[in-house]
Amino acid sequence: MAAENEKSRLDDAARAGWLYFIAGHTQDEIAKMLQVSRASAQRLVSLCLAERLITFRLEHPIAACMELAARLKERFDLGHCEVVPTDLAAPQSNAGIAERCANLLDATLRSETPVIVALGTGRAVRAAVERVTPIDRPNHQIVSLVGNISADGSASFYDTVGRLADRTGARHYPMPLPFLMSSEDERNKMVRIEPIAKVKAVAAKADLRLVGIGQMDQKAQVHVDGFVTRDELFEMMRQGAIGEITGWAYDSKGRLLKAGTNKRLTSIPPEVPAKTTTIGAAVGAAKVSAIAAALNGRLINGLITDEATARAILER
Amino acid sequence: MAAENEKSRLDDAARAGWLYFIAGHTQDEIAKMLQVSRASAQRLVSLCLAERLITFRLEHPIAACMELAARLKERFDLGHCEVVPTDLAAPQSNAGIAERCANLLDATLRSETPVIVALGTGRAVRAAVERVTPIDRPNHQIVSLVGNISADGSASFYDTVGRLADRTGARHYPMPLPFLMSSEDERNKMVRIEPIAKVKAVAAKADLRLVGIGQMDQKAQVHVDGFVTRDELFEMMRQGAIGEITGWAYDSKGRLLKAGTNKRLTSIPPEVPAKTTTIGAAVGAAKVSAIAAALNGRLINGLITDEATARAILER
DNA sequence: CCAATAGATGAGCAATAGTTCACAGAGGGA
DNA sequence: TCCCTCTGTGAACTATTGCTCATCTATTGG
Repeated sequence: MAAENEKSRLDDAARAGWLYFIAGHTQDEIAKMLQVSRASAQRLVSLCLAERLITFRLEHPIAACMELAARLKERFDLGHCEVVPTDLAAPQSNAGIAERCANLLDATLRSETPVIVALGTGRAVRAAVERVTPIDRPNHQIVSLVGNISADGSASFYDTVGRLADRTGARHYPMPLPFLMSSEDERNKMVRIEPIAKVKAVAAKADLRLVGIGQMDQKAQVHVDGFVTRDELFEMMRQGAIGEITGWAYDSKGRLLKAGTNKRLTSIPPEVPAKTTTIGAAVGAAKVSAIAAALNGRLINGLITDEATARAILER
Repeated sequence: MAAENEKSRLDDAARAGWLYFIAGHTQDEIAKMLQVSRASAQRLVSLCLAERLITFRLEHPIAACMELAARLKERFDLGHCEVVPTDLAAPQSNAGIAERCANLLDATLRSETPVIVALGTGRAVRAAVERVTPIDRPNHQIVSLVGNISADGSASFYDTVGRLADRTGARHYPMPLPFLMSSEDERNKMVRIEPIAKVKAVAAKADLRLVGIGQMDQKAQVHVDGFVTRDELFEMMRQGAIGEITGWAYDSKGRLLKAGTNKRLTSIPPEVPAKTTTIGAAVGAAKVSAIAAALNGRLINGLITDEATARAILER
């Protein structure tokens, strides 16, 4: 076909696209105007799209978030990804992602058929649970991925499982163990006892795992909260630890370390690569490396973060 | 409703719009993603449009033309308006509009039910006729709005009616009169004689009138072609003539003059305001005033022009 | 000049989108 | 507190769009 006809076809496509998207006519009307069949009008509109004669511009902060989410999803092969606008007044605030996590939990728990939700550590997870809409789902199960007895023997501040169970009437399985045991042997013994094995079995069948992501630096949450000592933290950092999920420390490639606190950790180990829906939730410049490593190591297959963090992850 | 919810609704609208227009999901998919009913997803997409959160941009020269055409249509209440890209290599070229006029004629003549097409003067009209696709329509009628005997007594170069009849097999009604008679009385006598009255009657029932628009300046086509003398032209200009359609001169408000050559003109007078489809075809900076006046005076209710001319008309 | 072939076309059907309606819940005023 | 209004909702229906397939039409190569 001659170049002139080709051009004329594109002209028509542009005309059709204009009439369709900008003037808001139906394809039937356009067909009449351009003196072609409706099928052809439809093809012209398609062509206009295919040739990128027309572009869409979304003038809204959300647009950038959607774009970033799509790129993260593509780049790390994620099943789920949400990016919320960064709260400029409080850039490290997890309010935004907590709201989205709560939404995710709501959606999951709304199901009439029984579902199992497993929860990890993290302030965002905690905040999300607080925002979950109460709903009566006695057949659901909520299971903890981490020991909820803190170093001093009291039930941990992070009793997210109990809170979520309150709001849903679901059966819940807290993990009645300290975060760390005193030795690898003891850990191995404890995780074999009946109540713990049961928790592990339920967790293995979880439909959704929602976990926080912690960075391993001097301000590491596991240390701040008193779960690991300064020395233990530094030892892990020496071993290359850059982040942790449910206490499991991993290096910059997202490989779980086989040393230090990881040997005494009672938390249920992550599935690698993550196969069941495992959503990480975290924001903040300090966590960028940790999040990126977790994504690369496929410790998680979903992410909820904010715009600034998402951008930083992609720009690494 | 609280401002916060309002904002959140717009956020969702933006999300929905993004997913719909940019990611290309169906509203059903979006409904599932956003955890709302499909109907609500549709409302969000509508809202996104209504709030102008999303805009369309057509990256094609045609876009500007469509835009101009829409504005002209709106501003002058036109039934039909087409704007073609200006040929930068030949800005006064009427090739573009001739093609569109031909297309319009094709479309009109394609009809199986008999139609009557009336033709005026003008190079664009002439060129359009040459481009009409031959088609056999013996029941159509082609009628001339202007006398086709030029000053020297020969058949005019502008025998468009004959040409178009050749291509369609339609009956045709040339107007066997000189362009101008020698006096008003003579003109009034001539237009009453049977063959002329017949042409006039056919023309009155025309489904489409396609006319050129001439400017009344020193390069006026009616003068260049020898239909009016220099003195006659100047006299009309003194009377305020700014343009002419089928020889009928009008002033800057589009009012037909009741003086000079208009009194001796044999052309069928325009219907004012134009009620049957009357399309003016003209391009060029020199014609801008004439076209604008014709539009304002409602001597025409349709226009085919080019981008540069359209822009100039709107900017007056 | 003819056959092969790629691309275009329109009919008809399946999928998707838009609209209407009745209703439910939130919020505000008497 | 009660009622009213107003917004938002989903169901159901209708309109529009997208797609497939059989057919047709140009163009190119032999």
